[in-house]
Amino acid sequence: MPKTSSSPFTKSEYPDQAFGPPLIGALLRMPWEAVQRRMLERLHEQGFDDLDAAHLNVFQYPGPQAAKPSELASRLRISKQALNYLLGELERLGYLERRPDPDDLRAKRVALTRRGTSAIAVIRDAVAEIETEWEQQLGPRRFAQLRKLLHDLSGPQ
Amino acid sequence: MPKTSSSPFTKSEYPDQAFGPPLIGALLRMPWEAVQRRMLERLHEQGFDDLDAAHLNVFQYPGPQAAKPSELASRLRISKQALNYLLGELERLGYLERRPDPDDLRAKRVALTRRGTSAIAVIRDAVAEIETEWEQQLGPRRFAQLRKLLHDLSGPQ
DNA sequence: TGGCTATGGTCAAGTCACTTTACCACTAGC
DNA sequence: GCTAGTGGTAAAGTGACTTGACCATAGCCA
Repeated sequence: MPKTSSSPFTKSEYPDQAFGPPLIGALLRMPWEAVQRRMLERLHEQGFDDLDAAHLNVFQYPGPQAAKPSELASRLRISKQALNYLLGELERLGYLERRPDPDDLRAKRVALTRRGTSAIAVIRDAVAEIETEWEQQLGPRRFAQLRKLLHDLSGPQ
Repeated sequence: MPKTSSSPFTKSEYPDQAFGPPLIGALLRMPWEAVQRRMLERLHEQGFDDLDAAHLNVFQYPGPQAAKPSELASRLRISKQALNYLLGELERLGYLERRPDPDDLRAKRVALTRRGTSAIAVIRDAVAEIETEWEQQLGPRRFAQLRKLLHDLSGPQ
């Protein structure tokens, strides 16, 4: 089952038809999925081909650096066992380490390795890349508006 | 492991810290996840508690009605076997049926049942609800701008 | 027409990112 | 110093996926 990895998303896949126009749900989902695919694509191209979507969640903003596993788990809304499984993978692959928390003998803290930091840099570059494309598509002024609106949506509350 | 299902997303979870500001990736992801959670929440409240996030994917815009399974699979970027598994579940739960395609003896077509149509209505209502909240938060003019920008982002190309 | 490739779907087996349950180690509050 | 709460781990099970193999029909072109 080959993935026809063409452009991030195409109009033809989601036509406005008798169904009515896409709701805000779809309008958010489609570009977000495009970003996700781009991140994975660039990571795989640049030597981080042992990462997949599940690992990517751990690297999500604002990243796992110095976080406690249980804190990360609740941030990602998964059980701490599930998160610990992912951390184990990422540790085995050399992206991070789990170190004892000096202030709490029960706890651990995630420490990114150099490889982990590099992966995050690739992720950020991938997002920056797609931002540039969207900026060209919408024009700089409107793209800045979009970012501001999304920021204001997430910010308060 | 209780889910502390509070507000859709909170600033405190994703502070702007030394990490730099959130990129467009996070800014899209957070509200999209909020929409997802709201959809599931409303579905479960209103009697569709046998649906989960995986099933929800099948109902994604523009919905499975009259679609061929293989078409749906490529739209969702999963294998047709995986999609067929989900369709089997949804058929068993009474949300849809797989009927032979009159124009192609190999193919099938998805037909939503009344229950399936009701579920989609609940989903649309849930999204409309969160749209209203965001409209109040941003103001009607800015919310309209946001929708337009997202639409223009998805539309061309 | 007849054969060849492409397309749509299914069966079977395996994988892995999760969940639930149970438990241990340490912390913090009185 | 108890005791309730928090952080982490172990073990077992689940289900949404994958790959590989296969069959049936469609569509094309010699």
